[in-house]
Amino acid sequence: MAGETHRPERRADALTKERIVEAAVALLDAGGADGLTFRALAARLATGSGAIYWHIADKHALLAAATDHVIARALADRVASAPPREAIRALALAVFDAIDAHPWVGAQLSGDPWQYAVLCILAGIGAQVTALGVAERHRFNAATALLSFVLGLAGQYAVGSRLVGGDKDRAAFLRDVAARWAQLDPERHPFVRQVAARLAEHDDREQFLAGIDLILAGLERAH
Amino acid sequence: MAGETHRPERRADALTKERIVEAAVALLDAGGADGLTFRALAARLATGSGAIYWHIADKHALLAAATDHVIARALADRVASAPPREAIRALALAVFDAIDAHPWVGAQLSGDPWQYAVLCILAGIGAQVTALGVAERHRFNAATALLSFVLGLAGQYAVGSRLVGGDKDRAAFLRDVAARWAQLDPERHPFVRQVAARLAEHDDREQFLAGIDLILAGLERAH
DNA sequence: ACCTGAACACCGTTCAAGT
DNA sequence: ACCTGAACACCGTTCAAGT
Repeated sequence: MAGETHRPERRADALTKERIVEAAVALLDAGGADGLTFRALAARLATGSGAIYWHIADKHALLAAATDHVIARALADRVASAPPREAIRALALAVFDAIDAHPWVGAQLSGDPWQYAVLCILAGIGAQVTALGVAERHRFNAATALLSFVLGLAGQYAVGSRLVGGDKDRAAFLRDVAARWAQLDPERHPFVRQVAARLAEHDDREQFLAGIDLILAGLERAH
Repeated sequence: MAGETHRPERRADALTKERIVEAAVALLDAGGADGLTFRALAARLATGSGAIYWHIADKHALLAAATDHVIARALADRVASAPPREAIRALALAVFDAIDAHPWVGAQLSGDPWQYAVLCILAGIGAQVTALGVAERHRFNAATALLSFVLGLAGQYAVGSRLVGGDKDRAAFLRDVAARWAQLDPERHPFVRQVAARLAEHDDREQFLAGIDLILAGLERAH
């Protein structure tokens, strides 16, 4: 009995999956997807690069675990008990804001849509689609349509933010794209030229919610 | 004058950007994104790996050019002059089928949504959204919502097909996912468990069109 | 102008060897 | 059981040297 209380303390800096994932998130936030290497991770954790493989299978699993970590936190922060329509908007915005804070998550979600984090998002959407009163046979298509939209814009948004830095960089990026679009052949791409101006001045969040509302409006019309 | 007709023929196997892109598409089709390396490409073209850089800036540009090649062909194959609603469905299906034939295109479109190929898709969607009579101030959000959905499902679909092979492999992949989902905690993920059965038996094309129709229904409701 | 191919600076992953 | 770090088999990209 007494012996148990004296069992050796774990070294304060012992490797755990959690510590590895937290360090990975920090590297990804600082340097994007390219910033995460096993060598950089080992250096930050003051260990050998091979040690990480004792706790995590490979880089694919490491990226998935880092994404799970961010998304789980984002989904947990929501307040529950809102009407379904608002709950879907809140859920989508939570994902959107998580990608805003961690742009690499956007690419990871759309690049590996069968990972656990995406399943959690789908579960959240599905619960609200059910609460909305959508007939059982339409729920699957309705929920996956919302999910596809969220993941699609997630990828799109992530790329604009990827070029490091804050909102200024994204604004500059969009200005560049808009300028390129404005120079297109008006004959072949009249629409794109037309919306080029809107692109530079548009608000991502507003565009995102408009898309969600569009799908929700379609859902209401269907039943 | 006579001299011009005798100017030396280009060597039959001279490198051109077009030949490089075609070889890249072949490698991508055969081995997915991992199948494309400058060494494999050089071997297939019977040249040195450095020679490719004379015609194409880097790997990012090469992947974009390969994607442009596939998407341009897919969009050109459509029959024009359908009513806008049908035209949007046809356009979306053309993209869907291109990804079905070349799964790596899905990942590339969602991973780099500002490339020219995506702009062409947006241009096509925008033209039909305009023809549909959507008010000018709603066109940008409507067209980008459709685009985001297409890119989102593109990414999702591509991953399932990535594991090489034909429809059998995708069916097996979905069965595996469905089996994993069916084992989830019914308390935490009731919806996902419920739709797991539907996942294994669902038709991708039908699901895709249902999403498009949902957004179109939302559009009609809005005006 | 266009091509060659060795060289450079990286990767992810493995594994004998340590504690 | 867990960690070390050199070694392996690759990458994309560059660049002096060729034609």
